[in-house]
Amino acid sequence: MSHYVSQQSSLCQNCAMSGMCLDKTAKSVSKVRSHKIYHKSDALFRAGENFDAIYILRSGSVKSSLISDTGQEQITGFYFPGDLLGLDGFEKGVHSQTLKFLETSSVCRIAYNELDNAMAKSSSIRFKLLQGMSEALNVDDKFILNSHCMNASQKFASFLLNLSEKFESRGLSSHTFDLSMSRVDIANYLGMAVETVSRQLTQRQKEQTINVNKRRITIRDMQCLHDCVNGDNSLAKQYIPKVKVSSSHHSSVIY
Amino acid sequence: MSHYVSQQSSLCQNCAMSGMCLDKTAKSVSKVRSHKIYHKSDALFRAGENFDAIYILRSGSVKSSLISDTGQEQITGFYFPGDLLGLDGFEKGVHSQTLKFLETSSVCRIAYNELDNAMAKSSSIRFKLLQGMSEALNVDDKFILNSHCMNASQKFASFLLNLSEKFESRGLSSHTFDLSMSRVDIANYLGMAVETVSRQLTQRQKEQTINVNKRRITIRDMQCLHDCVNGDNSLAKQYIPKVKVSSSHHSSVIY
DNA sequence: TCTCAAGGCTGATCTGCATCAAGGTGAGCC
DNA sequence: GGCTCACCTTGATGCAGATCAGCCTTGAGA
Repeated sequence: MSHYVSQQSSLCQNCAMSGMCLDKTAKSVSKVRSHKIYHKSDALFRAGENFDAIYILRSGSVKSSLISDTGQEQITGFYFPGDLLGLDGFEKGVHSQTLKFLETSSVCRIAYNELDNAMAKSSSIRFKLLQGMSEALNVDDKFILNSHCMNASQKFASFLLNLSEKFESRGLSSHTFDLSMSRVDIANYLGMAVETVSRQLTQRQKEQTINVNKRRITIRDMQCLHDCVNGDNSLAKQYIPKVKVSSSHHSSVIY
Repeated sequence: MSHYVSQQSSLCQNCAMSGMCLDKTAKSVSKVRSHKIYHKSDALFRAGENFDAIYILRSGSVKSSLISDTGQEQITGFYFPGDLLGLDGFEKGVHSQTLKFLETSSVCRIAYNELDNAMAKSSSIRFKLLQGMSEALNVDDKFILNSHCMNASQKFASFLLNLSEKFESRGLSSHTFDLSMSRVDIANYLGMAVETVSRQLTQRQKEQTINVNKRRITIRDMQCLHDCVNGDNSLAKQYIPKVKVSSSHHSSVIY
């Protein structure tokens, strides 16, 4: 049984799962759950550990990674406040990913049985969870798309724009932000060499598209980044097989 | 309101969502839902269409794809009987993917409100759905891992082994099977050129690892494929940064 | 029987980026 | 101060696989 601390933080306001913390019977009193603080390079959980809860990131940032048979680490995502963590565990009751914090962060834990009870009662909680998982799925698929269709410049520009959007949606500056992950992490995530990431940073800075100071990025020409993603700006031209419009559509025979 | 046809097919036996079709009050009578047949290159749904149901593939095979801004198609997955389809739609209430059949296939449709009702009542249905989505997520992440760590030979061998496992788990031969997708589809999915796929097929056949006859594949040396995935067999050597074992672990301060 | 398009195979060439090598910077610590 | 280590940058070189070009096979339809 978990104990609730009767103090609600402003960080809870935008939480997708806030419905779980609000006590609907006592209208003014809200149940608030305990929060845990982690520090840089701590693990929230590791691959192979039992799954018994999902988490919501309240502040800070995390990376998720898989380890290949050969011992290589592959970062599969970066997460920011409001994001759901631990969704990989439902499949086997065991985590397949390892989650490591990139900086001092705070998370909110929701035990599975607690979640299941809430789902039984509330259609909106059911939907929120499915929506969260669906979003994670779509992010992954989009990433695969980019991974296969883009060259290094495009991937890197796309990465910066994604970060920019994430910060903006969280009420932070879309133009100036600090990278909480290292160049090595970025390279790993994007599937390229560190040297390539480094060269991208230098190149984009020379063009005045961005400004780089250690881990602080300032975007000076947002449009240029968008153009770069679309390949307008880069040297890269690719063979682009246009998608054929198939005539058959929603054919059907019921039996 | 949907009408149920009082005929249950053997295809329903292994369905993850069979709990939805069994009427638990009347123990011997089972509710069976309508099934729809589609043909090769029909679309189950297209990106942009409203989401109002998920589907279970009963027979045949499907590919899911995204279209990039530049009109490029990226195949994000192949699906086989028993797989859940349409999970991408929860996020925005609109499908982000397009699903096209690779051959004559049959699907079972579960409307969202019907699913939601079932989830309200049954913990096992809730779990099955979360499990299905979690699996999809893990498959994607594993794919990203492979995509970034493997060379063409490894990816292709891995692709064959994945298919082999899928067929085996469905009671079919793990050694001999027909590819329902074209070489172009395989190449697109794996993020390589068609020519590379073609060369892989030829090369693996020359080595006697597999036998190729049009779209019929016979695996003659399963172990060799596994070795290939692990890089033993391929020429490719890569820089492998071993994962550091961090000393800090599950640190915690509650506040 | 001929035509044509879709799908597939193979050899030659080119290039984006990984890899290798080496040097720079700054924080923490003795 | 000076040492070490983690992290980052830059230049030179090589190669896996994309791209290009051309040909073969198959099957549908006239």
